[in-house]
Amino acid sequence: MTRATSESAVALAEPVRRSAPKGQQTKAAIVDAALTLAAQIGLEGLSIGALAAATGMSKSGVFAHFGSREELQISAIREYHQRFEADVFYPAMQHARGLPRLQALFDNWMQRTTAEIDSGCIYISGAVEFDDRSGPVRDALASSVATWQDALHRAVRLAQDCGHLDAEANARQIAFEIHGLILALHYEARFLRLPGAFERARDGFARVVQRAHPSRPAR
Amino acid sequence: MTRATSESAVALAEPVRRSAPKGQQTKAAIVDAALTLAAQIGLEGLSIGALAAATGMSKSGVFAHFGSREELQISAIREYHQRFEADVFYPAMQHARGLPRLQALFDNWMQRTTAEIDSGCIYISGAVEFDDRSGPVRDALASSVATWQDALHRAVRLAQDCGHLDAEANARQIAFEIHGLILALHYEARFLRLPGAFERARDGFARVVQRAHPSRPAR
DNA sequence: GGCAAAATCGAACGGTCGTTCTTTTTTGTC
DNA sequence: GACAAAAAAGAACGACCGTTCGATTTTGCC
Repeated sequence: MTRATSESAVALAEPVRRSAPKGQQTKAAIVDAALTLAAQIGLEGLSIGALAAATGMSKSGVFAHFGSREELQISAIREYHQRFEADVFYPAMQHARGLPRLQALFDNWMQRTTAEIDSGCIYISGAVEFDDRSGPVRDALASSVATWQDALHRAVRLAQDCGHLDAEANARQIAFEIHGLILALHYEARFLRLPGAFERARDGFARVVQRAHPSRPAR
Repeated sequence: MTRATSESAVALAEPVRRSAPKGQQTKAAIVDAALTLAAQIGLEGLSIGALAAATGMSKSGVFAHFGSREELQISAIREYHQRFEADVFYPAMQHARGLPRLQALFDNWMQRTTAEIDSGCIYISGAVEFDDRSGPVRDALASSVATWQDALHRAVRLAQDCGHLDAEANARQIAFEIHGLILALHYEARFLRLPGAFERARDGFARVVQRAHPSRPAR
């Protein structure tokens, strides 16, 4: 079919946002499929062949967009990073500084982890896959995780600065324990399929916060 | 060389413990090598070929002892289970019931996890590898982990019965949080290579225990 | 020392993997 | 519609995978 003139008019109506070139479009589709696949079977389980089947392309067609499997894994990590930020970090920034924001961060994180009980979290699965390896994939993963950990740490500090949490408490310690709650949630809910893990993570967070509450009775 | 008569004497000295047949001996050696390999690259990374190279045998020679890769993985899990019990569980049973024993369990667990920072824990890596799979390997792994979780849970209950921990506290919740501390220790020390994770896990345990202490001031 | 049984080897199988080429098809622009 | 550039396909490669099977070596017992 020939291109309709009305489409040209639309194209003129938004001259800046001209549709991305075909290559970029399919690359995005591949990365999307890669993320779905990696969430289920891990970054190491990502194979060009499976990805070609999932996207209905040829192996070499998929491969050409990345040049190597490592580059594909890194692209998946970058995309995951952006989605994680969009789901967990940015929405929490809408909340008031201090404890409300920290609470929102944890809630969003837990929400996402719970949703990932069926799909898997590559920040967690990737950590065990690359914990004793080196190279660009590990670096990209560790860098993404570190960025998120820093954000969490800053949120704790901010809650302290606002007087919502005891200024004497160790922010790193609090962030560590919060991280542990999420990891235990993921482990017990996704692997062991134990019920009640969500509530235990929520209650655990409340305990961590209460313990560091400024108005907490002296021990 | 010919067998010395003195060796025969020794054999007679302990007639019950007669040396295991050759097959069992090499099988144990293979499982040992498998455990070393699996700790580094995961149960899924276990390959017959790599194992044959590690033991100096042929692929088919290794294979014959197990009949399938899955059976080999299960054998590795069983062996890991026994070592875990020997390192963590049984030594702690020597301590007095209640809090001392629970503390010993955690200390041994943390000690082992710290030692595994260089080798890896297959209870953790295996959970990620098999969390959305089914089959005998997953079952064996989940069963081993469940056994250990039950033991931990019983230790918490016992500490409550002894009056060392508040009887009103939720034992499952306490076990969940302890598990989270170990997972965070493994994650941050092994993957992120952050210093101080050991101390944070130790301090976290002290907090969990203190919170459930009967003499703790009312909130 | 002989002999059956157990243990190990060696070669081969079909399959999947990442990657490299060359060829064909599709795209965007004049 | 022509034409160069970009994108996708197709075939092939060497490597490793788990597994099978038959031949060979080693073991344990009389």
